[in-house]
Amino acid sequence: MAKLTIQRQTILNLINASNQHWDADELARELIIRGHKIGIATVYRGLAALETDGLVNSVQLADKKRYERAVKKHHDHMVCTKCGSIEEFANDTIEALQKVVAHEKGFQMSGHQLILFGCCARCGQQS
Amino acid sequence: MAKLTIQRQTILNLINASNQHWDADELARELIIRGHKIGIATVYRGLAALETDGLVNSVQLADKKRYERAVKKHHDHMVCTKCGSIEEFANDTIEALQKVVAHEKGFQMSGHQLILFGCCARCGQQS
DNA sequence: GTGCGAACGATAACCATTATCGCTATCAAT
DNA sequence: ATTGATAGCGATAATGGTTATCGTTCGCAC
Ligand SMILES: [Mn+2]
Ligand SMILES: [Mn+2]
Ligand SMILES: [Zn+2]
Ligand SMILES: [Zn+2]
Repeated sequence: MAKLTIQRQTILNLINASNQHWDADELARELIIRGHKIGIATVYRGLAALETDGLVNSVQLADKKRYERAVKKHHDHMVCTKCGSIEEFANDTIEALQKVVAHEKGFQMSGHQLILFGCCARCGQQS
Repeated sequence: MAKLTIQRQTILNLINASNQHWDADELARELIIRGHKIGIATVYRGLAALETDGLVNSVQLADKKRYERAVKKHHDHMVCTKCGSIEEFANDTIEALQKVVAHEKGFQMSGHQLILFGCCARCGQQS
């Protein structure tokens, strides 16, 4: 359990008070705006520490990693390739089948990442 | 349909003759070894062009993109977090459920990416 | 042969992330 | 309270995969 410093608490509070999927830079900028002096390296280190301790979760997108509250139950993501918005979904059958597939191959699964790409409802209408 | 230059044919041949998941650098190095003079930028451009034309497929991993033959039927990947090896699997039910989920959310799915992380059979035994 | 457009190769730029390093905050032991 | 060890901070340099730039070259129509 790494130390929960002021800086890390501030990061955690911001994430927990929102429903977004933040990247490190967005978090740093928002914290600066709110008057919290914090270095970008500290944000990266803090996020890594918070994730290790299970206090935040992350989604690894193609270009960057995004962080979100850990208090939500497990879900995967749909990313709109037009507007970049992220929606969440959960499907127990998919989750179960992943474990089955892994087991069949003698693979000890420790995690997974499922991302659907496409056009969200908002963007799809106007195309 | 972009032009299939000598360089791109060489890249394509190498990928098609193998069963690996190559990154750009590995391809460039292997081509150089085999006596084909080719610039790294050309490899990147060539891979992008080949993928656009459906002649190769790619897997976006956390750090880098890897390319493989397009002649195989669709599958997803299991990545060993110890040795980095990549195994393939396919599950029609998972594929179908993804479409169902997307449709439920009014999401027009154009693609997806499913990666299982964990310990492969080889690495799992010795741990 | 000349001209044009696409692609090439070398290399600089980009950008998210990580490493470095001097400094500071924390805290236990004296 | 002072010391010393340790962890974290902040500024900034470095890293590494990828993309942009630019002058040159290739393929091909005229
Ligand atoms: Mn989420
Ligand atoms: Mn594959
Ligand atoms: Zn959208
Ligand atoms: Zn392995």
